[in-house]
Amino acid sequence: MASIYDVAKLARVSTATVSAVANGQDKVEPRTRRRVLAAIKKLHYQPNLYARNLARGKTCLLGLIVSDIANPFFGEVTQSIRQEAQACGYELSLASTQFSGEDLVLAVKRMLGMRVTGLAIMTTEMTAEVLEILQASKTPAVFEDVGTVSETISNIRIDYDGGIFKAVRYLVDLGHRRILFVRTYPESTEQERPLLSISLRTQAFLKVVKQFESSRVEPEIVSYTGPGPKAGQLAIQKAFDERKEFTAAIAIADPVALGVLHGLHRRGLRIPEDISVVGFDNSYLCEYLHPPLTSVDIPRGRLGKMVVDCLISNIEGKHAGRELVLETNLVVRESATCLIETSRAHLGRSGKSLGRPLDLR
Amino acid sequence: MASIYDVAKLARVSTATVSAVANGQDKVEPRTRRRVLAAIKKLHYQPNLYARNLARGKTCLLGLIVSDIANPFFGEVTQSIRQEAQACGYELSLASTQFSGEDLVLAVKRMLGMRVTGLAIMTTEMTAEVLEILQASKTPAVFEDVGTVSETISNIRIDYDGGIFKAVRYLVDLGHRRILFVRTYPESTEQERPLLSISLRTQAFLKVVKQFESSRVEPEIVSYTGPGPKAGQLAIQKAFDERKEFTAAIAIADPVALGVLHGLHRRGLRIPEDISVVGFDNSYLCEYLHPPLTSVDIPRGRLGKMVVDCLISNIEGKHAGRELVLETNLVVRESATCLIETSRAHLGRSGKSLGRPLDLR
DNA sequence: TCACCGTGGCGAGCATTTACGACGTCGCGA
DNA sequence: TCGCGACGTCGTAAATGCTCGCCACGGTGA
Repeated sequence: MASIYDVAKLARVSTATVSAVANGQDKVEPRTRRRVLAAIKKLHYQPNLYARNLARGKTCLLGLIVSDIANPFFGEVTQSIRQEAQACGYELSLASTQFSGEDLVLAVKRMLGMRVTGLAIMTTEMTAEVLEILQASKTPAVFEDVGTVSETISNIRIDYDGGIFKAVRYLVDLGHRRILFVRTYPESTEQERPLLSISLRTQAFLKVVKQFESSRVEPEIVSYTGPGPKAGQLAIQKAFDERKEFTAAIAIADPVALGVLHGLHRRGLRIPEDISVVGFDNSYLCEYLHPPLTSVDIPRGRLGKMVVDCLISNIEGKHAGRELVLETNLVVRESATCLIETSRAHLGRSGKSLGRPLDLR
Repeated sequence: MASIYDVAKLARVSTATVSAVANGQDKVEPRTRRRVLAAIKKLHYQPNLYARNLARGKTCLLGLIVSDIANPFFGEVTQSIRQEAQACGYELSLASTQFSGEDLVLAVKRMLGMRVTGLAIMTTEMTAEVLEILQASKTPAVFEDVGTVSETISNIRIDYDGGIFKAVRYLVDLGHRRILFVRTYPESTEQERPLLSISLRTQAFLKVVKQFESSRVEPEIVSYTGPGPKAGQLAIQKAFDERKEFTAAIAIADPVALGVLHGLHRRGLRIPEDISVVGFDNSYLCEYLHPPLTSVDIPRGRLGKMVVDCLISNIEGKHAGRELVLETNLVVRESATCLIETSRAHLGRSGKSLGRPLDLR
């Protein structure tokens, strides 16, 4: 590949001039500029980014680490972050950890090696080592859902409580009292390590249910390990095997909801007549499922913008160490309906009454 | 961030020694090594990748450009490529074009600026400029579905013909004669520019149908522009509006099939009893749809491995300029069934006979 | 004639790697 | 015991491609 010297020689100017032209500075005479441009085109010159960044001493590079790019949710968020970053004059470098703590450390080190000017970490896993490295490097960073903030680190908290509250209230208003929370863990998880978003969502569910104590809401939880849909299906099966009673289910994420729906269908249950289902993420497919899935929406576009804005203000040293909150909303579709007594039959369980349905106003 | 000088000073050695230690060379005395290691740890030293790559004159970096990372299919392929690359000692840099030709050019230039040692381009769009730049730079590359190969460029051709042949034969064996091909274009498409995978798949359909001439198969095609599922739904609506007759539909991609299914449901049609549907990509959700979607599978894992293998052999200069073929397979699930006369009624069209169903053996 | 401005060259970094060479130590043979 | 060569260890310096501050040069206007 041609270097700046080759271009300089061909255009009979110094490398400084080539550099000026390549960077669009206007202090070059038009005639000279044209000569240089011609040489650049002829040699298909592309400035070596390594040399450039080294010389400039800054990179205009943002890093993003996610748990799994194959997950459409992260795909969409990545997309939005990339656009937002580009609009602000930054490039984006992407890494994926496959839910592995070691891979996270590796990815962070690599990002620091690239001297990213800011780093966003949106993973379900997190380790003390990462925190330490990040603190030491003083690289501006943004976490998602990790509680910690510091001088250079901000945190974006997704308001799971709010979203789940809306979902539960909706279900309660529909008359549901026995609500199943379906939780899944990615396969490669070492169980002892807490997985942020998962435990946060679970805690939110438990906390919210407590708020509905007076309505006698009874929570149930099933867990299963594996890739989303499959684990969802198996989890719902397990719930039946364990004779859990429920008239509505909240899935921890949409892919999981997909499996739940499938498991329910396979069992001959109708949705929403027999069981109501609510998802989480409001992914693009919700609308096209059968029935269309009611789901808690995490606004990706807003998230992306928030991440980049936050990162940039951290970089510029103002407002660092904040905790921002991203609101969530329930998007109602057709996968939940009001509880009717007949539905009990389909569960094939004791006819024990759940109390009369609430006034649905 | 600490530089190699800081480490050298703290460990009272030269930078060359630090370099040797950091790169795991064994020509350093254990005592010295320990001192250096301690200094590295203390300062949280991370070698500057820009300086390193510049000095080394090579990058061990593979580039990957896709049309849309938010698309789960690309997400999964990316994942598999990344793993494969890592196994071969390469890093992966990712870019996404949003189906824009200009973005493609930008992305390619950026990759060349990073001096990737190999570049994989898996986009539906392609321009002559990209070809020219790539040829000139002599960077080893792999395309997907672009026909061209050259001294440094290989091509992986996905065997759409084979996959669609299997799909059509399957449908024909089930008695279907009027088959609708549902095609969608991404929004930002300038229509005049040919979109590779889309036109390839369409051509494959037409070619295959011709092979079934003797069975009196009659093809129909609808197109719509927009994001997959939505466009699929609208396309199927349009097909009815235009009074196209069909008993089975093949969607150009799974997200599109999702929309087709949805549109059909909304119209009160049952699947597969009234209309059979076949998707394309065999994405993870097929299995969990209602009904589970029969789809043509493009093996992602194999694709990833193929891309990396091909790239590496191009880099090593052997077997460059090849065209490889990736086979595709029909994964049969429950969204298609044999044609029964009653289904005609649901279309509300003329009772014109389609001839007797084939022997289904 | 002088000051100033527009233009473009010069050279010093930027952080790292690597070839090469210096230095010291050790062993072995005379 | 001395000397020489080999080897292990580490430092020196050049090289990588580019940017940017500074300066020189020539032309223009006052």
